[in-house]
Amino acid sequence: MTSLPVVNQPPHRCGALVDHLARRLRLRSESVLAPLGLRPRHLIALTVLRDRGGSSQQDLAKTLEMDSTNVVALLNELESENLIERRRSPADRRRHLVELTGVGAKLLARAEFALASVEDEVFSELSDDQRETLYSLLQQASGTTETEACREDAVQAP
Amino acid sequence: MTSLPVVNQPPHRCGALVDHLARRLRLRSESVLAPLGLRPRHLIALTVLRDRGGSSQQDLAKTLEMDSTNVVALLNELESENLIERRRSPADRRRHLVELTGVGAKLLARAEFALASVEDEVFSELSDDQRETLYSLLQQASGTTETEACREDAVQAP
DNA sequence: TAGATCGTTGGTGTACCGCAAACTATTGAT
DNA sequence: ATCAATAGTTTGCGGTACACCAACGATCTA
Repeated sequence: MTSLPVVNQPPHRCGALVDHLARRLRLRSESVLAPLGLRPRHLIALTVLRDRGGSSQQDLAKTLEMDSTNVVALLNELESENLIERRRSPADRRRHLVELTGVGAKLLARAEFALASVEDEVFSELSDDQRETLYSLLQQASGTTETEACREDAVQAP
Repeated sequence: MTSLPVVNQPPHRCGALVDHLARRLRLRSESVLAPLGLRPRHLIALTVLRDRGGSSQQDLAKTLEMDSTNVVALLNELESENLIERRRSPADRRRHLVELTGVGAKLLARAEFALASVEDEVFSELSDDQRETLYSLLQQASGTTETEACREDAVQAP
């Protein structure tokens, strides 16, 4: 029969675990980030922007899988704090090129530093090596491998 | 000096990545789980219950890091579908021992099966080996290693 | 008996977020 | 030049998730 028992090797599902871990991280992160005027969602956006070095808002919405209207609101908050910058694309002046500012990069670094203790707590069961492994797996999975693209016209702006 | 420069090796922070991945998983999971009458939060609870084989509601709230009043609501939903069972602890009749029913275990398995495609998509960048590694890291991190405890009186119920 | 604990209910407030409609600025095609 | 399509923006609606508070009954402990 074609029907293999399926039960053979129940491939482990990470879904619930990721969700669970994310929740624990988020709960703790909120209180740590609050003094910096950031919320978890900001962190993700800033991280993505840093990792890919700029993006159109539409691309950002796609990456974050957020509704574009909410991306606008999110960016408004970040821009009002001078953490990001919206610049018109010279190639297509309808587009906004969103980039991290120096202030934004610095605050992101500070935030990550502040979050160290949170991660230490949540990932206390993991060794440094394991955390690094975890990081690279997550990085790879999230496709933020920064291979190419995202770069067509985000470079020159003298 | 005790003060190492700190800047030496910026240890990678998984926080934002976990959050990001969790979001992507959740978005896709919702539509897959809906036909089964489940939502992501249910999945986590069911998974925890299966992994530790029963728990008091208070312990559950602690594990899920949810407010206990919200746990009640969550369990109400699950119980009304006969996915879990509340039994009074013989040792302390104030306690409810929450356990997965056969129906619940079966539905959980079905849900996980249905979620396979979602995980395949979200983790498409990872090989099977890498996913297994990821799973064990997450499992370890979440402390669901089921070493001991949780067991004091959840065993006997003839 | 008194006080603490577990679960339960109900209500409040907040944050997140998708969706829809309407608008501007800009592009590209005719 | 005109017109449709696109990127971004604003406003508002609705729904979910969730923490927090107060109050209550049942039960355990002292």
